Amino acid sequence: MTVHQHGRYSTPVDDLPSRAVPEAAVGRLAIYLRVLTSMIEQGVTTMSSEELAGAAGVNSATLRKDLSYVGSYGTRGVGYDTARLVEHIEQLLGLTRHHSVAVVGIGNLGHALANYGGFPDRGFPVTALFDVDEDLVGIPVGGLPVDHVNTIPEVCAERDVTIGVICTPARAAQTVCDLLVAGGVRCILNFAPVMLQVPSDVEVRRVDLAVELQILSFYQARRSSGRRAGTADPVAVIR
Amino acid sequence: MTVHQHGRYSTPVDDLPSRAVPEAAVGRLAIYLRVLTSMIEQGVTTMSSEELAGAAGVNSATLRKDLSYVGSYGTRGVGYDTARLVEHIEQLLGLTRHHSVAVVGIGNLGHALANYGGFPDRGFPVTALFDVDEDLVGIPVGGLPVDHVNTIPEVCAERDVTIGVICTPARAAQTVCDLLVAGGVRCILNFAPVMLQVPSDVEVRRVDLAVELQILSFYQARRSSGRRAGTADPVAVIR
DNA sequence: GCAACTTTGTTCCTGCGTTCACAAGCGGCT
DNA sequence: AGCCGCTTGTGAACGCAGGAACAAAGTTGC
Repeated sequence: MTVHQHGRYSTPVDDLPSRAVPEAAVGRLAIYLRVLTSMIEQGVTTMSSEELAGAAGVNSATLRKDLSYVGSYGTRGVGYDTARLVEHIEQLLGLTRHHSVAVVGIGNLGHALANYGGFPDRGFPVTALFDVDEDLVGIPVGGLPVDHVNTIPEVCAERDVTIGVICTPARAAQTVCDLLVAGGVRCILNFAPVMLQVPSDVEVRRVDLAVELQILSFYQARRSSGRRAGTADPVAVIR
Repeated sequence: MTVHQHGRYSTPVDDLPSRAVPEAAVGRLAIYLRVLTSMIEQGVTTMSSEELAGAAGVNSATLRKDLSYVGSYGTRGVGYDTARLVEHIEQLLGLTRHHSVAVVGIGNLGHALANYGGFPDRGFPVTALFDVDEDLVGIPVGGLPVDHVNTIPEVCAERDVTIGVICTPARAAQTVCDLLVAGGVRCILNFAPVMLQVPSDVEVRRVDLAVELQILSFYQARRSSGRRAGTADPVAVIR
């Protein structure tokens, strides 16, 4: 799980194209987008809410409501035009522009992310890498040289970084976060196990491996204490 | 964000120590646990709900309700005994036993996770690594040799793997998932951008980098279209 | 030993998100 | 050209999680 630091999910008052979009809906829209692009590659030009919902693993009513946030781009009796829908979802999610990404903390995880280079699905080019370790500074990782964390504000401002990814140990995370904010970064993806304190106009999303594992552990515990040793062997009932 | 594949959060009927625990509460409990262990290291023996809630970034009423799921281990007028609380949360989350972890797909991310060795916070030893690449098989990563994915069922059953982590490309994820399930794995952490189909007794948690970035992109778009070019320079108002 | 203060545990309530269900709309078929 | 069937879009109901407020309980000081 990723826990949201605060529940803001829309600008309080705005006359933007669409009304307030629930945070959960935004996440699902990103998933629909992936399903749609994948289907388009397979030559699918039209999909009904039922089909798309099935592929995304959600209720079709939920899907239609989510899509209604984007606007009314379906055709009754037919379904949604895949290409058209992709276009509008991308616009809503702000994917028409590129978001330059900075990765801070070039340890195991940071290294992995830096090597993605273009990051999962394009549109998120990694343009800056930072670390405290002087020995790492200057060394290229994934084709991009590492800069020192002290230079975060200047470099981020200069390269117009919009998203900062924090992969540092917990103790360094808040300091790094402050530096990113000082550099004008307003979107932060935090892999460090701490709650970051940020100004209200900065959006933080947290991905916490330890929490994910512990939640799985909880369900495992529940399961095994709820049932005594199962008699049946494990059968994979795929449906 | 991490999206939950299904909303199950408690065994339907059970006379277990505590009643049904909301999924969100489980995630928060894991956070309280981290805060508590950190405070204990600093010698703190007692904390009030207000203090703990502040450190975890949640409302104190929410915290007290969460803790009520684990049982009544606070002292009115005083607060919670940190050590005692840690003990009971760990028990609820099933952290008293070790959960052996298997990592499948030793690419950038899998490599990073394998190198953690003991995984964030102990209790989750990595005991198996898998990949399709024959060249990787046999090579030790983080001190553990890589096995071929074909051997997943046997190896997982043999080493009593309880948690499988999928770091493969999207197209391989479902196959790998089926193999893990066949090997008796009932908890899966999925980094691949697909919705896995699993039997109902298997719990899947998904961590989706692309979705996280796109959600951040959405907020960024909202913000910049809501306001015209800001006049003030970025000031870090930490509160 | 009693009283006052502090903090928990819980109940009630409010608000949000999801689901259901139906009316409106569009294409195809005759 | 008109009707029929299918699918969207949305209004209304349901259910759940979060927050406020209060009563119970325990501790400390007198």
